[in-house]
Amino acid sequence: MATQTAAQQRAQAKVEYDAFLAGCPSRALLDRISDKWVVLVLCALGDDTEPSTSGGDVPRSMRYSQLARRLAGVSQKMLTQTLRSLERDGLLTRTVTPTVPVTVEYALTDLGASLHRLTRGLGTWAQGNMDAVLANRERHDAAAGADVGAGDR
Amino acid sequence: MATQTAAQQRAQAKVEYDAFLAGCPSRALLDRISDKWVVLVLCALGDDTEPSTSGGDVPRSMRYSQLARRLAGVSQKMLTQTLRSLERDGLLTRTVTPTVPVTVEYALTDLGASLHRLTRGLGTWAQGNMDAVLANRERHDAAAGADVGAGDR
DNA sequence: CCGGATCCCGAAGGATACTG
DNA sequence: CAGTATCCTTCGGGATCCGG
Repeated sequence: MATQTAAQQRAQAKVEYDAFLAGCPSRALLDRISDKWVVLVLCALGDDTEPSTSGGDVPRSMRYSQLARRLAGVSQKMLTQTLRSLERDGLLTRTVTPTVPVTVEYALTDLGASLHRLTRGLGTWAQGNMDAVLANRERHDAAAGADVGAGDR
Repeated sequence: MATQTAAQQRAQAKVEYDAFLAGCPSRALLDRISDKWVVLVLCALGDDTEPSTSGGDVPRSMRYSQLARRLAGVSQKMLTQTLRSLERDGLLTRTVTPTVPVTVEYALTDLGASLHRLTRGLGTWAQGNMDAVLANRERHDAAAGADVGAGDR
């Protein structure tokens, strides 16, 4: 009997989609979420500092300008485009409050939060393995330089 | 005393790098690994079918043409470029065997394998949540269409 | 002023042909 | 087989303008 939730069944072992196939919708979806701005937006919305005074994991919300500031270097065009795409896919909600200067809040949905757990891993991986990668690059570049020098003289 | 390995210390809690800062090297690294071809290459090299007759998790190796076939739709240019970049960063090894038609094998390093665990999550997430995303898109698009109709007449 | 749409341009990515 | 070289198309960034 099925003791699993629908979500568990979906997330597990179901292979009606194959992300390696060029024509498969899941391939397009993987392409979307494997995007630097998508990853950064999800990280920002999920990681948002303070653990909330109420103690829970209430879906955090950030304003457009907050996101723009946190994701240093993002263009408004890409930020808006990325947010719209994520909203359409149901990963986050967009709430417009018609205050004097209009206020727009973005927050992760449950689906978005589930993806955030993964993208967050990428962020911490990048920070945690930066030194190792840097060392590898140096060794690799030095070896390439040595190769060039070897033919010399 | 430190009971952690150097790798654990590195991967954990060290925040000398901040991926949100535009100028930080880890931001550039995050941008690189948040790339669709990088994710697919890592998935392909790590997931490679048979669990090996020797039973272990011996680093799998795939030939260039195998990868090209598995990652349906990739251009040689991007595949080569991606592989070179990953090699430079120490995520995979490139082994050239000067047989009659030259043979080039690619395999994950330990560092690459550690990242593979994360990218693999993205692949399974995409496949597992495809239905949910598709449903959200339909609702979103329908709502947008309704909005347009609402202003009508 | 905030949030975002638009236009223009340079850079990144794809298709194809050719080479060791 | 495993690339490199050459186009050419598309996408992303910067600046500017708009709606509230």
